[in-house]
Amino acid sequence: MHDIRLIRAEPAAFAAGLARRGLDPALAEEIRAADAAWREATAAREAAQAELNRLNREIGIARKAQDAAREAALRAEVATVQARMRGLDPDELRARLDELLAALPNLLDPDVPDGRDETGNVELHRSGEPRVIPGAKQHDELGEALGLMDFETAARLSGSRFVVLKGALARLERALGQWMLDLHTRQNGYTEVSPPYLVHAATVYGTGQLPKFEADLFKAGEKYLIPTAEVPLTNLVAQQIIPEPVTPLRFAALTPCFRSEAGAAGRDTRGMLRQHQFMKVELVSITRPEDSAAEHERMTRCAEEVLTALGLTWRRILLCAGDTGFASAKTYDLEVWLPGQGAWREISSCSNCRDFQARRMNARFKRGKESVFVHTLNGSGVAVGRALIAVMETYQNPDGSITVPEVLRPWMGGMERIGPP
RNA sequence: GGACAGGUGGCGGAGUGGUCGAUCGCGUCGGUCUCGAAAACCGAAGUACCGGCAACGGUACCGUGGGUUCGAAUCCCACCCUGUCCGCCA
Repeated sequence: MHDIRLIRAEPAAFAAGLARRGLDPALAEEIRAADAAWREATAAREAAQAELNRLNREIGIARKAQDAAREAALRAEVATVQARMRGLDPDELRARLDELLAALPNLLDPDVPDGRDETGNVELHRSGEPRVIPGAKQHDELGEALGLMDFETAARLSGSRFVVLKGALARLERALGQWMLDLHTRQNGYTEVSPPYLVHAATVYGTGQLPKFEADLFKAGEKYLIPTAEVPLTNLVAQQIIPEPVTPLRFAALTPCFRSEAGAAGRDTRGMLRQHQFMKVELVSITRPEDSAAEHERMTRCAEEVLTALGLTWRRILLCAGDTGFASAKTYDLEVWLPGQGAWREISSCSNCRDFQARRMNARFKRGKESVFVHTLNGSGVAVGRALIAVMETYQNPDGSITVPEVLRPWMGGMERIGPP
């Protein structure tokens, strides 16, 4: 959500920001007009209301004095003012303005390169080089051959885009999640959180998935299943005025994520790359405005640490204007090399949302007499389902078994290799 | 799910139709007193929005949304939330 006062003050800069996002700059004029209409109606109604308040007070006095003539005269005046007030509906005008504002994405950081789609993204650095493993198989082929990954049964239970993991692969998923969460909570200063997986609309609105992206969400009754733990974790400070976060508040959670993947029909239908349900470790930071840029770098390094420790090949991408998410001002994606698929795939996304989400959820801190909107950041640390894929494809052996990465063995009961049961 | 009881300012707690944004207490902040502190006393303090360079003025806010009324914290309706008991349950 944008500050309408900033838009008023800097309409040209705002229009330019919209253009970078590929939006029609005429939208800026539409917003300006909606704002002017609302303010005009507000001023008129408040003036009329002030008049009414004064008259009502006098009626009270007249009644006490038992002055019936005066009371009747005042009542007549009230009727006039009330007639004047009819037809003024600033609330409706404000709702229209808010609707326009709520649909606007965040303004982009100057660092963000121009570009319409992922081809405009910029690789910043990489760790390791893509390896070609002769005869490399994809994770689903490996998993099914091991008898530990079952898409057919999942489809029978739930439909497409679900999977049943068994035995050592089920355990590997659990090990990855536990290990990552332990890493961030024990070494990277994050506080472990176990949040609700069902939240109400206002919560999803706060992080920006609503109202624009309702189609991507699953709904249970009136509540929404979280598409990422970013939603409940960021909203921990919603509607709050917290003490000044001199050091950032850092939250981490391991949760399932639920996504309808409405726009992804026919994409990544094979394997468990794109599922309706997957596990993810999410990192969220709440900072002061002046700290968010540094925290963004730190958070991204925390995610990279996971990939490095797993011995995966990865690279950091700076997303361009067209690829940066709705709520984000600047996003780094981490992509991991999948030897089986022979492709880079996103495994983490770290975003600085600045005060965009904070405005939507009214999250502030006190600095002197001022209430200042916090900055919010979120990043995957990392997606467990995709980490599982990357580990399987990277550590596959010619006989179809999978070597367990060193760091995960303590979480695997010492298991070194996943073979057929 | 059922039955009661509640939701008022940072907290506690008054207020059942008219100068109520709201008595009072605690806590907070400033001052007097003190070598300093405590106590006591005096005083100040809510949030948001609109207009204004500002001083300041206006409006709204007593869980949320409607309604009745010239006028609602107060009356009516719906909803949400909390507590207690019962039922069910991991």
